[in-house]
Amino acid sequence: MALVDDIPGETDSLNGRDRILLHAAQLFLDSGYAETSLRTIAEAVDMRPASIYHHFESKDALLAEILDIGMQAVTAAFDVTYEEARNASGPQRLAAHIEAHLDALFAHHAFTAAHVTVFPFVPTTVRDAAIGSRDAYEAQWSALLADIAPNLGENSLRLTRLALFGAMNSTVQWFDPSRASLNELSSSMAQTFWTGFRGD
Amino acid sequence: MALVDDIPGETDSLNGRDRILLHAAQLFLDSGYAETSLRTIAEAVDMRPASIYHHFESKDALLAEILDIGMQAVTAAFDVTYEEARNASGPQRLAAHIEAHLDALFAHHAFTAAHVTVFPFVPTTVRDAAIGSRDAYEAQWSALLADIAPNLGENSLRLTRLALFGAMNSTVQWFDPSRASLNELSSSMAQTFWTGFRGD
DNA sequence: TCGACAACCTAACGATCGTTCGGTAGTGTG
DNA sequence: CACACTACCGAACGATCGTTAGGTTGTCGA
Repeated sequence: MALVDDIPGETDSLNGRDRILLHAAQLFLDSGYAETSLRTIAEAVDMRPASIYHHFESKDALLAEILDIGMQAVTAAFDVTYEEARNASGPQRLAAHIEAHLDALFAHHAFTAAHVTVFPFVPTTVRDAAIGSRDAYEAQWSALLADIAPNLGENSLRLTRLALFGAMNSTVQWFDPSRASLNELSSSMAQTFWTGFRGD
Repeated sequence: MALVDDIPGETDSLNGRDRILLHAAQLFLDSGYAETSLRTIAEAVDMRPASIYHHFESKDALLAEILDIGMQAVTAAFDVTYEEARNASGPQRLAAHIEAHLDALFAHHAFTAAHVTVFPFVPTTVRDAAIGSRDAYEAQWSALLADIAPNLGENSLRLTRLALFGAMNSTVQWFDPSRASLNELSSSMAQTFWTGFRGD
């Protein structure tokens, strides 16, 4: 998990493989998967296109690894928070997990955001490779929400989970953590989903 | 607005231009813009690639028109609902507009969903052409929410609006109106955002 | 010192892309 | 009947794509 702990700006200290992963993820996020050519990626990491094939089997394999890194990041954040907040109150647990998800989302932005924006259009083979860990993460959230709100039925629990995911994941498209507080975003969203829009 | 009122299955009755629009929108939604070639679109409408240029200046122009149709659909739905629910209570107005947005989203699914999934990666010129009507629609919602919840500050109003948009628009990626009630979805989401997750 | 290996390179392959050019068939109007 | 016009088509253009084959360079353990 060394790669995903790196911050932008010091990518030159990374080895070639990790620099490819980081810049490719950023380019896929900015421009899309099909829209980003291997020549563009190679230019970003100051290599020639053929060199990428020394580190990755194909462009699809590169994407698959990027998606995998992103899912590992959010899953790890969930697991840590689950233990930490296990005995807290319902609204506290919800807030803690929303914050953990958003923190992970922006700490490893290029890798996680790719799941949100790029995933709908990835080639079938790549999707099949990534769908397992995605479903597992969703299942973790389902269990959590069922714990927190035992009064809700199965169907509305599913709708609420998907609405929450939609709200949280959309942040990668409009929230800028350098201009506003990620902490404020988390607590605002936690309150919106717990007490509702009227805000009492 | 004749085109967007058509339902899938009777596309053969459409003229060539509208058939191209409908099938191209569906293909862009299914596979992405860059991933969908003009040859694929031509095949879907039983034409040859060159024939598309009789109706549209370029692939980009085709996409721009698809996005424009989508925005017209949701904007028209908003305007109608705004007049109808103008004097209703806050939660009733919110519920009415959420339902109107979701109804429009799925009534013209291929055209509106393209805004959600394809838009982040469209060419710059197409984005610039579409950004105006998108901003205008966002502004309409901002004014509505400020009306409904005058107690909320500007910042949390913005966050709530974006969370609501994220939740509503994500539905195009997981909700199937042929398997579940669009009405139930709307009221569930309205309740989630008004009274919150705890559901009282 | 030498050979193996990792990390990269140049050059090119066939495939596919958006697009254009120069047509043709059918229809309706004068 | 001639003419214009709409709606299409066949064939091809140059550009770009992912990918591959066959080098070169530097490092490092034996």
